[in-house]
Amino acid sequence: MIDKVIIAEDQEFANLSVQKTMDDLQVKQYDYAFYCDDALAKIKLALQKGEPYDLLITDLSFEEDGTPQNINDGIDLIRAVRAVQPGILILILSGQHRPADIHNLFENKEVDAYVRKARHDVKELKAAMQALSKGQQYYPRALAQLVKQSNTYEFTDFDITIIRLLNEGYQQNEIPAYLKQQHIKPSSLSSVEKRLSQIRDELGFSNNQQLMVFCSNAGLL
Amino acid sequence: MIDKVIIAEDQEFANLSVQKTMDDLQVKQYDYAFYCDDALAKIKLALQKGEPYDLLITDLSFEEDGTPQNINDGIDLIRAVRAVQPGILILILSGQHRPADIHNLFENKEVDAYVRKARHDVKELKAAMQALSKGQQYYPRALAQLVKQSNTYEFTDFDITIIRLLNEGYQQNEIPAYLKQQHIKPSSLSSVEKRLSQIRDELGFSNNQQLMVFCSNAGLL
DNA sequence: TCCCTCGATACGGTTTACCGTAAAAAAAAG
DNA sequence: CTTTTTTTTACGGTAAACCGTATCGAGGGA
Repeated sequence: MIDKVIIAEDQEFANLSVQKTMDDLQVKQYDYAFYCDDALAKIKLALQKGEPYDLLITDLSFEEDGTPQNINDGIDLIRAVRAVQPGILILILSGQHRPADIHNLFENKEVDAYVRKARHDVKELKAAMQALSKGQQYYPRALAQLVKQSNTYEFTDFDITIIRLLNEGYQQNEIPAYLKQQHIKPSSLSSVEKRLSQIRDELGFSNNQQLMVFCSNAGLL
Repeated sequence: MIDKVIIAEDQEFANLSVQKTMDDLQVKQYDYAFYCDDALAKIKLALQKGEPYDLLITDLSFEEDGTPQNINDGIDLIRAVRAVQPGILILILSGQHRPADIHNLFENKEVDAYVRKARHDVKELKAAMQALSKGQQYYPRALAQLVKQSNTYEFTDFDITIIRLLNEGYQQNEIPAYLKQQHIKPSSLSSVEKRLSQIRDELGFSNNQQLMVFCSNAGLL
């Protein structure tokens, strides 16, 4: 059973509603935090006391607001939490499409459930909680389609490197020098060109600009 | 006074919390909708009955979920509502930074208040409601800074048009034909090139890819 | 009316990106 | 160790983007 829950969510609106959902589901004890650091501290403290949380519900993107924080991102929080309490269940509650990110997190078994802030998110959260309490994952099938649609192409580290370089203002013929300097394996201009061409092809783009915007939206930059 | 409110927000979590805030503020009557079309219909009906809404609280981005809708975007909803009930107060409740969009909406007096879904959004919403009931606008000063930061460069309609075309896969030499067809004033390839070059220059970019990513992040696409 | 100014356009040259092919190198298979 | 396959690289031609300059044309002022 899921008796003890910690909610990490900076939007007060969402945080409140999740709390209310916990009430509805008769979760015995739940706490909440508006900052990643705060959530992590509570998880550590509970662990020390021998009363660990069963489940972390967290957003992916946290706003910076001037208060300096060590962790400012849901994915970083997840990794930090897994480091101190590997067995904790983790549910992502995210507003933005980040199919690529989500998919990776599931593939690496870093998370157990995903609920998108959208039309029927309350119902979704309840369904996810039920699945988790049965020991199942909760991975909406809509997401699988989305991953297929938007991420037919699997980006390699090499891809991401050159895309980042382009985004930093490098031109293609400057990239080989950089790659050689960093001892990255394929380093010829030809390889760079070929790779870009292939990616554009598979994603159906006619120029690099579209590709860059796509990568930007997918959170690769 | 603000006695009658309609909430257009597709995220159930946010929608519920806004309703709760209305309770807290002792708003006499409020309704809610998860779709733009539904919100507009309710506004029209209330108007016919002679009991119009005082305030529309709306998100900017609405998710498509298969149910076919006429309006699928907060900005379109705002314009449609203003067309039938020009005097209604409008408050935007948005999750994403869209400083450019928001700024424009205020400049054109299309909206009266803006609250960002973020750390203290409940408090913000209450403050905004109070300002509105006094006949004031609610434009967080943080936003003014953001607009300055992220929008040093003032994009013209022309700029946005060509940037959108590029993002759709047009190449530069195809753009003049499109511009002529749409009877847009400067339409030569030379003008397009010159404009892009100028923008890149002012923003310090060395290629169009960076520019596109920038515009994407600024919410111009 | 003429002249001036400014923006739009046309044009030419240069650079960069794009795309195919073939050679070379590396990895895998036998 | 040799052969086969795959990957990387080199090269060359074409197309697109980039950039400067010169011409054209509309609007404003004298």
